Amino acid sequence: MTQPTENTSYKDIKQTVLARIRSGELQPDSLLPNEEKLAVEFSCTRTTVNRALRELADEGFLERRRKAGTRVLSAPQRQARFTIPMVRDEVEALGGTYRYALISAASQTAPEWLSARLALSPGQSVMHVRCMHFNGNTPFQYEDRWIVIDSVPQVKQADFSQTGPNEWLIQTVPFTNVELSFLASRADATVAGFLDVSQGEPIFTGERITWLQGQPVTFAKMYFAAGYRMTTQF
Amino acid sequence: MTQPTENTSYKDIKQTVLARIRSGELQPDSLLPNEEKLAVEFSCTRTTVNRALRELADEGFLERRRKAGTRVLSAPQRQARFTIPMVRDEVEALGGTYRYALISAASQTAPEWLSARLALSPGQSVMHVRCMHFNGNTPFQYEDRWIVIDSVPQVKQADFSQTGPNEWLIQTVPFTNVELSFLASRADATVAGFLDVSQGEPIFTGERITWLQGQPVTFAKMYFAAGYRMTTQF
DNA sequence: CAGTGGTCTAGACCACATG
DNA sequence: ATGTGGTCTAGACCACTGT
Repeated sequence: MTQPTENTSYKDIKQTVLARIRSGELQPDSLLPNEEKLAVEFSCTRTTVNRALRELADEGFLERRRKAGTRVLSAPQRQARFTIPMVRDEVEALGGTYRYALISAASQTAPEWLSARLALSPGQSVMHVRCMHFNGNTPFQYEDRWIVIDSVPQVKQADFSQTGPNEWLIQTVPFTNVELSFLASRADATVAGFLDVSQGEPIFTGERITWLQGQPVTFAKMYFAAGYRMTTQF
Repeated sequence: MTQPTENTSYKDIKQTVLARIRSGELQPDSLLPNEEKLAVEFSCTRTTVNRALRELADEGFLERRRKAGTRVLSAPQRQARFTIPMVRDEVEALGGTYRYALISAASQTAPEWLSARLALSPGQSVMHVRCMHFNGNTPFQYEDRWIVIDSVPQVKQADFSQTGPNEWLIQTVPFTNVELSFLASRADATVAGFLDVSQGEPIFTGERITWLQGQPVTFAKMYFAAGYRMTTQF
Protein backbone atom coordinates (compact mmCIF):
# COMPACT_ATOMS: atom_id res chain seq x y z
CA MET A 1 0.00 0.00 0.00
CA THR A 2 1.43 3.32 -0.94
CA GLN A 3 -1.91 4.95 -0.38
CA PRO A 4 -2.30 6.52 3.01
CA THR A 5 -6.03 6.08 2.67
CA GLU A 6 -7.77 3.80 0.25
CA ASN A 7 -9.75 6.63 -1.22
CA THR A 8 -9.27 7.81 -4.74
CA SER A 9 -7.56 11.16 -4.71
CA TYR A 10 -8.05 14.00 -7.13
CA LYS A 11 -4.43 13.50 -8.07
CA ASP A 12 -5.11 9.92 -9.13
CA ILE A 13 -7.92 11.14 -11.30
CA LYS A 14 -5.75 13.80 -12.87
CA GLN A 15 -3.09 11.25 -13.68
CA THR A 16 -5.56 8.78 -15.10
CA VAL A 17 -7.29 11.34 -17.27
CA LEU A 18 -3.97 12.68 -18.50
CA ALA A 19 -2.83 9.17 -19.31
CA ARG A 20 -6.01 8.60 -21.30
CA ILE A 21 -5.43 11.74 -23.26
CA ARG A 22 -1.86 10.76 -23.96
CA SER A 23 -2.73 7.22 -24.96
CA GLY A 24 -5.35 8.45 -27.37
CA GLU A 25 -8.13 6.79 -25.43
CA LEU A 26 -9.53 10.26 -25.05
CA GLN A 27 -9.37 11.91 -28.43
CA PRO A 28 -8.86 15.63 -28.89
CA ASP A 29 -12.17 17.49 -29.04
CA SER A 30 -13.99 14.56 -27.55
CA LEU A 31 -16.34 14.92 -24.66
CA LEU A 32 -15.60 13.41 -21.28
CA PRO A 33 -18.35 11.74 -19.28
CA ASN A 34 -19.94 14.20 -16.92
CA GLU A 35 -18.73 14.57 -13.37
CA GLU A 36 -21.37 12.36 -11.92
CA LYS A 37 -20.48 9.45 -14.17
CA LEU A 38 -16.79 9.87 -13.53
CA ALA A 39 -17.47 9.93 -9.83
CA VAL A 40 -19.11 6.53 -10.16
CA GLU A 41 -16.27 5.20 -12.27
CA PHE A 42 -13.64 6.35 -9.80
CA SER A 43 -15.87 5.55 -6.87
CA CYS A 44 -15.50 8.88 -5.24
CA THR A 45 -17.63 11.98 -4.89
CA ARG A 46 -18.33 14.49 -7.55
CA THR A 47 -16.42 17.06 -5.52
CA THR A 48 -13.23 15.10 -6.00
CA VAL A 49 -13.77 14.68 -9.72
CA ASN A 50 -14.54 18.35 -9.93
CA ARG A 51 -11.26 19.36 -8.42
CA ALA A 52 -9.30 17.08 -10.70
CA LEU A 53 -10.99 18.33 -13.85
CA ARG A 54 -10.89 21.95 -12.73
CA GLU A 55 -7.15 21.77 -12.28
CA LEU A 56 -6.64 20.04 -15.60
CA ALA A 57 -8.65 22.79 -17.24
CA ASP A 58 -6.55 25.35 -15.40
CA GLU A 59 -3.43 23.72 -16.73
CA GLY A 60 -4.72 23.98 -20.25
CA PHE A 61 -5.65 20.41 -21.10
CA LEU A 62 -9.42 20.60 -20.91
CA GLU A 63 -12.12 23.06 -21.64
CA ARG A 64 -15.16 23.08 -19.42
CA ARG A 65 -18.48 24.71 -20.06
CA ARG A 66 -21.72 24.39 -18.25
CA LYS A 67 -24.23 22.31 -20.04
CA ALA A 68 -21.76 21.71 -22.85
CA GLY A 69 -19.57 19.47 -20.74
CA THR A 70 -15.84 18.88 -20.56
CA ARG A 71 -13.83 18.58 -23.72
CA VAL A 72 -10.25 17.60 -24.49
CA LEU A 73 -8.49 20.56 -26.05
CA SER A 74 -7.19 19.63 -29.48
CA ALA A 75 -4.11 21.78 -29.12
CA PRO A 76 -3.31 21.75 -25.45
CA GLN A 77 -2.94 25.38 -24.46
CA ARG A 78 0.30 24.68 -22.74
CA GLN A 79 1.25 27.66 -20.73
CA ALA A 80 4.62 28.47 -19.40
CA ARG A 81 4.76 29.95 -15.99
CA PHE A 82 7.74 32.16 -15.49
CA THR A 83 8.39 33.18 -11.97
CA ILE A 84 9.44 36.77 -11.96
CA PRO A 85 12.04 36.90 -9.26
CA MET A 86 13.53 40.01 -7.82
CA VAL A 87 16.94 40.59 -9.27
CA ARG A 88 18.61 39.96 -5.94
CA ASP A 89 17.06 36.51 -5.69
CA GLU A 90 17.91 35.73 -9.28
CA VAL A 91 21.56 36.53 -8.78
CA GLU A 92 21.76 34.65 -5.52
CA ALA A 93 20.08 31.65 -7.08
CA LEU A 94 22.94 31.60 -9.55
CA GLY A 95 25.30 31.32 -6.63
CA GLY A 96 26.55 34.86 -7.07
CA THR A 97 26.79 37.82 -4.75
CA TYR A 98 24.28 40.51 -5.45
CA ARG A 99 25.39 44.10 -5.53
CA TYR A 100 23.30 47.15 -6.24
CA ALA A 101 24.38 50.57 -7.41
CA LEU A 102 22.35 53.68 -7.94
CA ILE A 103 23.24 55.69 -11.00
CA SER A 104 20.86 58.58 -10.75
CA ALA A 105 17.52 59.55 -9.25
CA ALA A 106 15.81 62.81 -10.06
CA SER A 107 12.31 64.12 -10.53
CA GLN A 108 11.29 65.86 -13.69
CA THR A 109 8.35 66.46 -15.93
CA ALA A 110 7.34 63.31 -17.73
CA PRO A 111 8.71 63.15 -21.27
CA GLU A 112 6.08 62.99 -23.95
CA TRP A 113 6.64 59.37 -24.91
CA LEU A 114 6.14 58.37 -21.29
CA SER A 115 3.00 60.47 -20.88
CA ALA A 116 1.61 58.81 -23.95
CA ARG A 117 2.59 55.35 -22.81
CA LEU A 118 1.08 55.69 -19.36
CA ALA A 119 -1.75 58.03 -20.27
CA LEU A 120 -0.49 60.78 -17.96
CA SER A 121 -1.80 64.31 -17.93
CA PRO A 122 0.56 66.69 -19.66
CA GLY A 123 3.19 67.99 -17.31
CA GLN A 124 2.86 65.38 -14.58
CA SER A 125 5.97 64.83 -12.53
CA VAL A 126 7.87 61.60 -12.48
CA MET A 127 10.91 60.31 -10.68
CA HIS A 128 13.52 58.94 -13.02
CA VAL A 129 15.73 56.31 -11.44
CA ARG A 130 18.55 54.47 -13.12
CA CYS A 131 20.51 51.77 -11.43
CA MET A 132 22.67 48.71 -11.90
CA HIS A 133 22.45 45.20 -10.55
CA PHE A 134 25.64 43.21 -10.39
CA ASN A 135 26.54 39.61 -9.95
CA GLY A 136 29.73 40.09 -8.00
CA ASN A 137 31.43 42.66 -10.15
CA THR A 138 29.86 41.52 -13.39
CA PRO A 139 27.02 43.65 -14.72
CA PHE A 140 23.82 41.69 -14.55
CA GLN A 141 21.05 44.14 -15.32
CA TYR A 142 20.70 47.81 -16.11
CA GLU A 143 17.40 49.24 -14.95
CA ASP A 144 15.82 52.43 -16.24
CA ARG A 145 12.68 53.27 -14.33
CA TRP A 146 10.10 56.04 -14.13
CA ILE A 147 7.80 56.41 -11.15
CA VAL A 148 4.67 58.55 -11.26
CA ILE A 149 4.93 60.84 -8.26
CA ASP A 150 1.21 61.60 -8.02
CA SER A 151 0.55 57.89 -7.68
CA VAL A 152 3.27 57.30 -5.10
CA PRO A 153 3.97 60.58 -3.32
CA GLN A 154 6.20 58.85 -0.76
CA VAL A 155 8.74 58.36 -3.50
CA LYS A 156 9.97 61.90 -2.89
CA GLN A 157 11.34 60.75 0.45
CA ALA A 158 12.59 57.40 -0.78
CA ASP A 159 16.27 56.67 -0.58
CA PHE A 160 17.44 54.61 -3.51
CA SER A 161 21.11 54.71 -2.65
CA GLN A 162 21.05 51.35 -0.88
CA THR A 163 17.92 49.65 -2.12
CA GLY A 164 16.68 49.35 -5.66
CA PRO A 165 13.42 51.02 -6.65
CA ASN A 166 11.85 47.69 -7.40
CA GLU A 167 12.32 46.37 -3.88
CA TRP A 168 11.12 49.69 -2.53
CA LEU A 169 8.02 49.71 -4.70
CA ILE A 170 7.10 46.16 -3.82
CA GLN A 171 7.22 46.99 -0.17
CA THR A 172 5.51 50.33 -0.52
CA VAL A 173 2.94 49.96 -3.22
CA PRO A 174 0.62 47.03 -3.19
CA PHE A 175 0.23 46.90 -6.93
CA THR A 176 -2.75 45.47 -8.60
CA ASN A 177 -2.00 45.15 -12.25
CA VAL A 178 1.11 44.48 -14.26
CA GLU A 179 1.88 44.34 -17.93
CA LEU A 180 5.11 42.60 -18.68
CA SER A 181 6.81 42.27 -22.05
CA PHE A 182 10.01 40.79 -23.27
CA LEU A 183 11.80 41.68 -26.46
CA ALA A 184 15.19 41.86 -28.07
CA SER A 185 16.65 45.32 -28.33
CA ARG A 186 19.91 46.77 -29.56
CA ALA A 187 22.39 48.19 -27.07
CA ASP A 188 22.73 51.94 -27.47
CA ALA A 189 25.75 53.77 -26.17
CA THR A 190 24.37 54.09 -22.65
CA VAL A 191 23.26 50.50 -22.26
CA ALA A 192 26.43 49.21 -23.86
CA GLY A 193 28.48 51.21 -21.43
CA PHE A 194 26.71 49.98 -18.35
CA LEU A 195 26.52 46.37 -19.40
CA ASP A 196 30.05 46.34 -20.77
CA VAL A 197 29.14 45.12 -24.23
CA SER A 198 29.66 46.54 -27.68
CA GLN A 199 27.21 49.03 -29.01
CA GLY A 200 24.60 47.34 -31.20
CA GLU A 201 24.78 44.10 -29.26
CA PRO A 202 21.42 42.26 -28.92
CA ILE A 203 20.05 42.79 -25.44
CA PHE A 204 17.32 40.74 -23.85
CA THR A 205 15.00 43.37 -22.50
CA GLY A 206 12.01 43.45 -20.20
CA GLU A 207 9.42 46.17 -19.99
CA ARG A 208 7.10 46.43 -17.09
CA ILE A 209 4.17 48.74 -16.47
CA THR A 210 2.39 48.69 -13.16
CA TRP A 211 -0.95 50.21 -12.24
CA LEU A 212 -2.52 50.68 -8.88
CA GLN A 213 -6.27 50.70 -9.14
CA GLY A 214 -6.18 52.12 -12.63
CA GLN A 215 -3.51 54.70 -11.82
CA PRO A 216 -0.17 54.22 -13.56
CA VAL A 217 2.57 53.71 -11.02
CA THR A 218 5.74 52.88 -12.83
CA PHE A 219 7.33 52.08 -16.14
CA ALA A 220 10.58 50.17 -16.12
CA LYS A 221 12.96 48.88 -18.72
CA MET A 222 15.33 46.15 -17.68
CA TYR A 223 18.32 45.41 -19.87
CA PHE A 224 19.97 42.09 -19.21
CA ALA A 225 23.61 41.37 -19.66
CA ALA A 226 24.79 39.48 -22.72
CA GLY A 227 23.94 35.82 -22.78
CA TYR A 228 20.94 36.10 -20.48
CA ARG A 229 18.17 33.56 -20.98
CA MET A 230 14.82 33.32 -19.37
CA THR A 231 14.05 29.67 -18.87
CA THR A 232 11.21 27.56 -17.61
CA GLN A 233 10.20 23.96 -17.58
CA PHE A 234 6.76 22.46 -17.71
CA MET B 1 -28.10 42.42 -3.46
CA THR B 2 -25.59 41.50 -6.01
CA GLN B 3 -25.04 38.14 -4.39
CA PRO B 4 -26.92 35.31 -6.02
CA THR B 5 -26.84 33.51 -2.70
CA GLU B 6 -26.16 35.08 0.64
CA ASN B 7 -23.23 32.79 1.28
CA THR B 8 -19.69 34.00 1.43
CA SER B 9 -17.83 32.75 -1.58
CA TYR B 10 -14.21 31.79 -1.77
CA LYS B 11 -13.81 34.68 -4.17
CA ASP B 12 -15.01 37.14 -1.55
CA ILE B 13 -12.46 35.75 0.86
CA LYS B 14 -9.70 36.03 -1.70
CA GLN B 15 -10.60 39.63 -2.36
CA THR B 16 -10.81 40.51 1.30
CA VAL B 17 -7.52 38.89 2.17
CA LEU B 18 -5.83 40.54 -0.78
CA ALA B 19 -7.23 43.88 0.25
CA ARG B 20 -5.87 43.37 3.74
CA ILE B 21 -2.46 42.63 2.37
CA ARG B 22 -2.59 45.68 0.19
CA SER B 23 -3.79 47.97 2.93
CA GLY B 24 -1.06 46.81 5.23
CA GLU B 25 -3.52 45.35 7.67
CA LEU B 26 -1.76 42.08 6.99
CA GLN B 27 1.94 42.74 7.16
CA PRO B 28 4.46 40.81 5.11
CA ASP B 29 5.73 37.77 6.95
CA SER B 30 2.86 37.92 9.38
CA LEU B 31 0.77 34.89 10.19
CA LEU B 32 -2.88 34.65 9.24
CA PRO B 33 -5.40 33.19 11.62
CA ASN B 34 -5.86 29.53 10.98
CA GLU B 35 -8.56 28.26 8.67
CA GLU B 36 -10.98 27.49 11.41
CA LYS B 37 -10.87 30.99 12.82
CA LEU B 38 -11.22 32.54 9.40
CA ALA B 39 -14.17 30.29 8.74
CA VAL B 40 -15.85 31.74 11.79
CA GLU B 41 -14.97 35.28 10.80
CA PHE B 42 -16.36 34.86 7.32
CA SER B 43 -19.17 32.67 8.58
CA CYS B 44 -18.55 29.90 6.14
CA THR B 45 -16.99 26.46 6.27
CA ARG B 46 -13.34 25.72 6.49
CA THR B 47 -13.55 24.15 3.04
CA THR B 48 -14.36 27.51 1.55
CA VAL B 49 -11.57 29.29 3.39
CA ASN B 50 -9.24 26.53 2.32
CA ARG B 51 -9.96 27.04 -1.33
CA ALA B 52 -9.46 30.78 -1.08
CA LEU B 53 -6.13 30.49 0.70
CA ARG B 54 -4.95 27.65 -1.47
CA GLU B 55 -5.50 29.72 -4.58
CA LEU B 56 -3.81 32.76 -3.10
CA ALA B 57 -0.84 30.58 -2.25
CA ASP B 58 -0.90 29.22 -5.79
CA GLU B 59 -0.83 32.74 -7.12
CA GLY B 60 2.20 33.52 -5.06
CA PHE B 61 0.84 35.74 -2.31
CA LEU B 62 0.88 33.35 0.60
CA GLU B 63 2.97 30.52 1.85
CA ARG B 64 1.26 27.69 3.63
CA ARG B 65 2.79 25.01 5.77
CA ARG B 66 1.20 22.48 8.00
CA LYS B 67 1.50 23.27 11.62
CA ALA B 68 3.37 26.46 10.78
CA GLY B 69 0.31 28.15 9.39
CA THR B 70 -0.27 30.61 6.57
CA ARG B 71 2.09 33.49 6.08
CA VAL B 72 2.07 36.58 3.88
CA LEU B 73 5.02 36.41 1.53
CA SER B 74 7.24 39.42 2.00
CA ALA B 75 8.14 39.58 -1.64
CA PRO B 76 5.11 38.31 -3.47
CA GLN B 77 6.40 35.67 -5.84
CA ARG B 78 4.52 37.15 -8.71
CA GLN B 79 4.59 34.80 -11.58
CA ALA B 80 3.82 35.59 -15.13
CA ARG B 81 1.96 33.04 -17.09
CA PHE B 82 2.68 33.14 -20.74
CA THR B 83 0.41 31.12 -22.89
CA ILE B 84 2.49 29.47 -25.54
CA PRO B 85 0.26 29.55 -28.55
CA MET B 86 0.86 27.78 -31.78
CA VAL B 87 2.17 30.17 -34.36
CA ARG B 88 -0.97 29.88 -36.44
CA ASP B 89 -3.13 30.99 -33.52
CA GLU B 90 -0.78 33.78 -32.66
CA VAL B 91 -0.90 35.21 -36.16
CA GLU B 92 -4.63 34.84 -36.41
CA ALA B 93 -5.08 36.53 -33.04
CA LEU B 94 -3.30 39.50 -34.54
CA GLY B 95 -5.95 39.60 -37.21
CA GLY B 96 -3.56 38.35 -39.85
CA THR B 97 -3.66 35.48 -42.28
CA TYR B 98 -1.35 32.65 -41.44
CA ARG B 99 0.77 31.12 -44.11
CA TYR B 100 3.26 28.31 -43.76
CA ALA B 101 6.18 27.42 -45.99
CA LEU B 102 8.56 24.52 -45.78
CA ILE B 103 12.16 25.33 -46.51
CA SER B 104 13.82 21.97 -46.14
CA ALA B 105 13.38 18.63 -44.44
CA ALA B 106 16.06 15.98 -44.45
CA SER B 107 17.39 13.31 -42.17
CA GLN B 108 21.03 13.19 -41.21
CA THR B 109 23.35 12.20 -38.44
CA ALA B 110 22.98 14.48 -35.48
CA PRO B 111 25.64 17.17 -35.37
CA GLU B 112 27.85 17.05 -32.32
CA TRP B 113 26.44 20.15 -30.63
CA LEU B 114 22.96 18.66 -30.87
CA SER B 115 24.06 15.28 -29.55
CA ALA B 116 25.61 17.03 -26.61
CA ARG B 117 22.59 19.20 -26.02
CA LEU B 118 20.10 16.36 -26.08
CA ALA B 119 22.38 13.67 -24.71
CA LEU B 120 22.06 11.54 -27.84
CA SER B 121 24.21 8.53 -28.58
CA PRO B 122 26.90 9.30 -31.14
CA GLY B 123 25.62 8.86 -34.65
CA GLN B 124 21.91 8.92 -33.92
CA SER B 125 19.76 10.10 -36.80
CA VAL B 126 17.70 13.22 -36.71
CA MET B 127 15.33 14.94 -39.07
CA HIS B 128 16.27 18.52 -39.73
CA VAL B 129 13.31 20.70 -40.66
CA ARG B 130 13.42 24.38 -41.46
CA CYS B 131 10.34 26.40 -42.19
CA MET B 132 8.77 29.82 -42.24
CA HIS B 133 5.63 31.19 -40.72
CA PHE B 134 4.12 34.25 -42.32
CA ASN B 135 1.59 36.84 -41.35
CA GLY B 136 0.12 37.46 -44.77
CA ASN B 137 3.28 37.94 -46.76
CA THR B 138 5.31 39.35 -43.89
CA PRO B 139 7.79 37.00 -42.28
CA PHE B 140 6.68 36.23 -38.75
CA GLN B 141 8.91 33.43 -37.54
CA TYR B 142 11.74 31.33 -38.88
CA GLU B 143 11.85 27.89 -37.31
CA ASP B 144 14.86 25.61 -37.25
CA ARG B 145 14.00 22.24 -35.78
CA TRP B 146 15.61 18.88 -35.15
CA ILE B 147 13.56 15.79 -34.45
CA VAL B 148 15.08 12.63 -32.98
CA ILE B 149 14.02 9.84 -35.30
CA ASP B 150 14.48 7.04 -32.78
CA SER B 151 12.05 8.80 -30.46
CA VAL B 152 9.46 9.48 -33.15
CA PRO B 153 9.95 6.94 -35.94
CA GLN B 154 6.76 8.07 -37.67
CA VAL B 155 8.53 11.26 -38.61
CA LYS B 156 10.06 9.46 -41.58
CA GLN B 157 6.63 9.32 -43.17
CA ALA B 158 5.54 12.78 -42.08
CA ASP B 159 4.76 15.34 -44.72
CA PHE B 160 5.82 18.80 -43.69
CA SER B 161 4.98 20.47 -46.95
CA GLN B 162 1.59 21.65 -45.79
CA THR B 163 1.76 21.49 -42.01
CA GLY B 164 4.49 22.70 -39.73
CA PRO B 165 6.46 20.22 -37.67
CA ASN B 166 5.16 21.77 -34.47
CA GLU B 167 1.53 21.09 -35.29
CA TRP B 168 2.48 17.62 -36.45
CA LEU B 169 4.39 16.87 -33.28
CA ILE B 170 1.64 18.12 -31.02
CA GLN B 171 -0.82 15.83 -32.72
CA THR B 172 1.54 12.89 -32.88
CA VAL B 173 3.55 12.97 -29.73
CA PRO B 174 1.81 13.65 -26.51
CA PHE B 175 4.82 15.23 -24.94
CA THR B 176 5.41 15.22 -21.29
CA ASN B 177 8.19 17.60 -20.56
CA VAL B 178 9.32 20.88 -22.06
CA GLU B 179 12.15 23.24 -21.42
CA LEU B 180 11.57 26.64 -22.92
CA SER B 181 13.98 29.53 -23.03
CA PHE B 182 13.93 33.00 -24.47
CA LEU B 183 16.91 35.10 -25.33
CA ALA B 184 18.12 37.82 -27.63
CA SER B 185 20.29 36.65 -30.47
CA ARG B 186 21.96 38.29 -33.43
CA ALA B 187 20.67 37.63 -36.93
CA ASP B 188 23.18 35.68 -38.97
CA ALA B 189 23.07 35.67 -42.74
CA THR B 190 20.50 32.87 -42.90
CA VAL B 191 18.13 34.26 -40.33
CA ALA B 192 18.47 37.77 -41.70
CA GLY B 193 17.59 36.51 -45.14
CA PHE B 194 14.48 34.66 -44.08
CA LEU B 195 13.20 37.36 -41.75
CA ASP B 196 14.06 40.16 -44.12
CA VAL B 197 16.19 42.13 -41.69
CA SER B 198 19.78 43.28 -41.74
CA GLN B 199 22.45 40.94 -40.60
CA GLY B 200 23.35 41.56 -36.97
CA GLU B 201 19.86 42.73 -36.06
CA PRO B 202 18.69 41.71 -32.57
CA ILE B 203 16.28 38.80 -32.83
CA PHE B 204 13.93 37.65 -30.11
CA THR B 205 14.54 33.94 -30.01
CA GLY B 206 12.92 30.97 -28.38
CA GLU B 207 14.50 27.60 -27.75
CA ARG B 208 12.45 24.61 -26.95
CA ILE B 209 13.48 21.12 -25.96
CA THR B 210 10.87 18.42 -25.56
CA TRP B 211 11.19 15.04 -23.94
CA LEU B 212 8.84 12.12 -23.98
CA GLN B 213 9.29 10.01 -20.90
CA GLY B 214 12.92 10.92 -20.60
CA GLN B 215 13.65 10.47 -24.29
CA PRO B 216 14.60 13.63 -26.17
CA VAL B 217 12.12 14.31 -28.92
CA THR B 218 12.93 17.63 -30.48
CA PHE B 219 15.04 20.73 -30.29
CA ALA B 220 13.72 23.85 -31.93
CA LYS B 221 14.92 27.37 -32.36
CA MET B 222 12.33 29.97 -33.21
CA TYR B 223 13.47 33.31 -34.54
CA PHE B 224 10.87 36.03 -34.40
CA ALA B 225 10.60 38.90 -36.82
CA ALA B 226 11.87 42.31 -35.83
CA GLY B 227 9.77 44.11 -33.28
CA TYR B 228 8.28 41.00 -31.75
CA ARG B 229 7.33 41.19 -28.09
CA MET B 230 6.08 38.55 -25.79
CA THR B 231 3.54 40.12 -23.49
CA THR B 232 1.43 39.12 -20.57
CA GLN B 233 -0.70 40.80 -17.96
CA PHE B 234 -1.32 39.77 -14.43
C1' DC C 1 2.76 15.64 21.02
C1' DA C 2 -0.37 18.78 19.24
C1' DG C 3 -1.75 22.26 15.87
C1' DT C 4 -2.23 23.24 11.22
C1' DG C 5 -3.32 22.49 6.56
C1' DG C 6 -4.77 18.68 2.98
C1' DT C 7 -8.29 16.11 1.37
C1' DC C 8 -12.47 13.33 1.12
C1' DT C 9 -17.57 12.34 1.72
C1' DA C 10 -22.52 13.08 1.09
C1' DG C 11 -25.62 16.01 -0.05
C1' DA C 12 -27.63 20.35 -1.69
C1' DC C 13 -28.83 24.45 -4.39
C1' DC C 14 -27.86 27.26 -8.11
C1' DA C 15 -25.94 29.60 -12.47
C1' DC C 16 -25.49 29.15 -16.92
C1' DA C 17 -25.68 27.84 -21.70
C1' DT C 18 -27.48 25.01 -25.02
C1' DG C 19 -31.05 22.72 -27.66
C1' DA D 1 -36.63 23.25 -20.32
C1' DT D 2 -32.90 20.73 -18.83
C1' DG D 3 -28.28 18.98 -18.26
C1' DT D 4 -23.87 20.34 -16.87
C1' DG D 5 -20.49 22.43 -14.14
C1' DG D 6 -19.77 25.79 -9.94
C1' DT D 7 -19.88 26.18 -5.33
C1' DC D 8 -21.19 25.67 -0.51
C1' DT D 9 -22.15 23.06 3.92
C1' DA D 10 -21.09 20.00 7.75
C1' DG D 11 -18.39 16.83 9.24
C1' DA D 12 -14.50 13.64 9.28
C1' DC D 13 -9.86 11.57 9.15
C1' DC D 14 -5.25 12.14 8.17
C1' DA D 15 -0.38 13.92 6.98
C1' DC D 16 2.98 16.70 8.08
C1' DT D 17 5.98 19.32 10.93
C1' DG D 18 7.36 22.45 14.56
C1' DT D 19 7.88 22.51 19.53
